[in-house]
Amino acid sequence: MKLLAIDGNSIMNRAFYGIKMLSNKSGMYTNAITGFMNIYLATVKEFSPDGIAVAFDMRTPTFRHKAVDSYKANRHGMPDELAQQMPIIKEILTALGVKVLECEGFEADDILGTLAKICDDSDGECYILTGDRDSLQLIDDKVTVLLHTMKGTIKYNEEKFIEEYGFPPIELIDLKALMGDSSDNISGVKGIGEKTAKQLIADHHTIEQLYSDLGSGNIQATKSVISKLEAGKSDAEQSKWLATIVKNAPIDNDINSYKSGEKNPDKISEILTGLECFKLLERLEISPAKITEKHTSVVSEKKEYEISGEFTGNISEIKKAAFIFKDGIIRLLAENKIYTISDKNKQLEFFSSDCEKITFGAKPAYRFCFENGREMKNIVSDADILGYILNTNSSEYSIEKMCMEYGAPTYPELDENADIAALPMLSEIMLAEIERQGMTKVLKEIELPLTEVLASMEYYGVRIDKDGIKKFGEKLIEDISAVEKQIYFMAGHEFNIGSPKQLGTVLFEEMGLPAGKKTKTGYSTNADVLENLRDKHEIVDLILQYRQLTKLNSTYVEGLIKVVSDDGRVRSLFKQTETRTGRISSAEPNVQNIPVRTELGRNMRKFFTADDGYILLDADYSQIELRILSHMSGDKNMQNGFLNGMDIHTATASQVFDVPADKITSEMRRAAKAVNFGIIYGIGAFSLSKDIGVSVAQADRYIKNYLARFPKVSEFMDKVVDDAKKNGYAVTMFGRRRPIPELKNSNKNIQAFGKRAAMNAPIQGTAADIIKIAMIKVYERLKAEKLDARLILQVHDELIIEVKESDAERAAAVLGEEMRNAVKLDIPLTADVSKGKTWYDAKG
DNA sequence: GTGGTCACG
DNA sequence: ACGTACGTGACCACT
Repeated sequence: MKLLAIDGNSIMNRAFYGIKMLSNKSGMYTNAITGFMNIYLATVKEFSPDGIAVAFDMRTPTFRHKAVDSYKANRHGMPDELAQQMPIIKEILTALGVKVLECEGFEADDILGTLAKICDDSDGECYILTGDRDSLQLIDDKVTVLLHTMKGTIKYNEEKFIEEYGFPPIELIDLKALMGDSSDNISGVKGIGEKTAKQLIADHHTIEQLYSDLGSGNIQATKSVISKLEAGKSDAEQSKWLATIVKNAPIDNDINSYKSGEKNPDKISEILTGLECFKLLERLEISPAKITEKHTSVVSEKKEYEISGEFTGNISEIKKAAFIFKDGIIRLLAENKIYTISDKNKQLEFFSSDCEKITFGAKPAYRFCFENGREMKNIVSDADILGYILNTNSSEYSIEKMCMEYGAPTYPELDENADIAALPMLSEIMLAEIERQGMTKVLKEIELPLTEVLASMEYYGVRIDKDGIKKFGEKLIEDISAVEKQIYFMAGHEFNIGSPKQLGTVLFEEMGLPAGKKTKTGYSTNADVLENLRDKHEIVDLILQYRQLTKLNSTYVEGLIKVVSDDGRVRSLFKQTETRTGRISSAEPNVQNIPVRTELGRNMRKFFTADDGYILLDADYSQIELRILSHMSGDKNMQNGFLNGMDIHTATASQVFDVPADKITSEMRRAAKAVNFGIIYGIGAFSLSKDIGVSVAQADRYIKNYLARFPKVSEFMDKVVDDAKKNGYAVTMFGRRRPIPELKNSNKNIQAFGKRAAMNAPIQGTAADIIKIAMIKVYERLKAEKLDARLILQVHDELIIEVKESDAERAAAVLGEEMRNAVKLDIPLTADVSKGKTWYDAKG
C-alpha cells in the first residue's frame, strides 16, 4: 500500500502566496484552490499512490494537547481570501474520493505523523507532501517527504536528508530544540543559532546525550556556548517537546481505510463550474456543469456537424451562417456543415452577401472588406463583443473559455473546428443573457455598429510627417545630451539617469537631498517628488527636463517612426473589448496619448497631418463627464451652471466658496476644478489636498461644502455605491455594466478602490457610450451624404475627421451636429469644430 | 515579467 | 497603522 499524505494547510498556503490572486466574477478567490490542485495532480501523476489522505489544522480548537498559551501566537491568522477557500478544497477532495482528515486539538502535521506511523506499523509506504520542513523529522525507511518549494518539489528520503543535514532525520527535532523556530514559537536555547546547533547535533545527536556529555565534560565548544547551554537546559527540553510531531492523533489506524474512493464527477463539476475554474475541470477530464441557473433561458443541445472541405456551392444561397476569418481563410458553418473559403473573390462575395452572419472578432473581416473596396453586410452577432458586454473585467474572450462560462456545448473532437462549431449556440446563449441583463441596446445600437466604424478608422489611419518627426528628434537628442552633461557635472560623475534606482542613490544619498515618498524598491523619484525638490538644487529641474525630453524622443519620436507604413500613415489598433468602463483603447501606436499639455510636447501634433488636398476637423465635448453627472444626478443647481452657459469650474467655485462668480480668483477656480475632478473619480480629502496644496482638513471642508451645495450629486454617489454593492456591478445610462468584485474584498483598501471605481464607472462609461453613438452617427451621415471625409481618430471625448477641402464645411456641420445631438440630456452637450492642416492647428 | 514613470482623457 | 482619485499604453531598467 502506497499512501500519499498531504499537509493541506501548508500546501494551500504555498499555493495562495505562490500565485497571483485570481478571482472570479463574484469576487471569490480561487488561487489557492487552483494552485493546490495543480500540485496535487502533478504529485498523484508522478507517484500513483493507492490511497490519499489530506490533513488540515482544526480552526477552532477547544483543547490543545500542547497547552502553551503563547503557542503559535505570532503566526498571523490567515487572510479571509485564503480562509474562504479552505472549506471548498475539502469538498473538492472529498468528491475526488480522497480522505480529508481533521482532528480537534491536533495540527495537520500531527495527523501526518500518525499516518506515517500507521504505514510503518503496517508495512506500507508513505509519501508526505508538504511545504513545511518540520515534517522532515518523520522520514525513515518507509517514509519519504516531498517538500514543495517555490523552485519545485524536492524528494527527501533518509539518504538525501543525511547528505544535506549530516545527521539522521529524527535528530531534526533536537536541532530545532536547540536553535528554535520563530514561526512555530519554539524558543530553543537562547543564543544558539543554526550553525552552532548543527555542529552540536552532529557531535552529540540528541538533547539528552548532549546534556549528559556536557555534565561529564565530554564536549568540544567555547565557554560561551557551554554557559548558554547550561542556562537553557529547561528551554531545550520544553522546545524538544514542542518540536516533536506527535503520532497519536485519533484517526483510523487501518491503512486500508485510506484507499482511494469513488469519484463524484457531477459534484466536482458543480463546484468548479461555480468557481469558474475551467482549466482545472479540463485537467480532471470532467466537463463543466451544463446549465447553470442564470443561463436556463436557452436549452443548449449539442448538434452534429460535418466537415465538408472547400465550399463549392452558390454563396447567394447561404441565408444564415457562422464564420471565422483568420489567416486569410474563412471557415464557414452553414446548414450543419463546416466549409472553408480560400478564394479571395469568393470570400468577398460571401462578406457582401445578405447572409445573416455570426462571428467571433468581426473587425479584421471589416478591414479586409475596406481594403478590397467591398461592403460587409449583415453581421448580427460577434461573440468577442458579446463576451465583453457580459463581463468587461475579463482579459480574454476565447470561444473555449466562454463556452464553459456560459454553458455552451463544446466540440473538442472537431479539433481546429471546435471554435466555429461552438459559435452558434454560444452566441445564442450569450444574446439571451444580454437581453436578460437589459443590454440589448448597448449591443445592437452601440457595440455592433461601432465595429465597422473602428475598422474604417484603422483602415484609413492618419498621415504622419516622418521627416518632420526625424528633424524634431535630432533637436531633442542635442538637447538631451546638453542636459545630460550638466547633470553629470552636478552629480560629479556619470550614471544612468533613466534608472530610478541609480537616480535615487545620486539624489538622496550622494547629494543629500531630502527623500520623500518611498516605493517598494527604493526612493521614489517621480515628478511629484522632484517638483517639491525643485528649489533645493538646480539638478532637480534638469532631471525633470531630461525626463520630458527622453520621453518625447523614445516614446513619441522613435516610437512613431517605427510604425509608419510605406504610404506615410500610421494605423493604430482601436480595441473594443479592452477597458472595464466601456471606453475604447488605442495601441501600436497609442494615438490617445499624444502630448498636448506642454508646448514642447504639443509640437508632436504638427506631424499628424491631413493628406494632400484634405484637411483635419477636430471637435471635442466640453466637460462631458460633469454634464453627465449633472444629468444623471438630476442636481438642478449643477445643471443651472451649464444651462446658463457658465464656466463650470467658476460656477462650482462660486457655490463652494459662496462668492459671486465675478469675484472668483484663478486660485479659487483651480481648487474648484480639482474638486470637480475629484468628484468624478470618487474623491478623498487626502488626494485632493495633495493635488491643490492645502491641508487635508481644508480639502475635506471643500468636499463637504461641495456635497452640501450639490445634494443630489451626493445622493447619486451614495446610491451608485450602494447599488454596486448590492448588485455586484455599476451601470451606465444606457445599461452597460461594469462588475466590481473589489467591493466584496475583505481588504479595506481594495474595498475603497471598489467604491471609487463604482462612482466613476457610470460617468466615464456613459461618456464612452455617448461618444460611441456620436461616432456611429457621424460615420453613417458622412456616408449617406457622400462626403469625401472619414473619421480617423478618437481620443475619448474628441473626434477627428480627415476631409477633402471642398467638403470641409459640410463635414464640419455633420461632426458638430451629430456630436451635440448624439443623445438628449437635461442639459445640452457642446462640441465646437475647428479645422487645420495638422492636428496641432486643428485643435481649437 | 514586474515595477516605476509618464503621456493622454 | 496604512494608503490614498478614475481609465488607458509605452518605454526603460532590472530581476
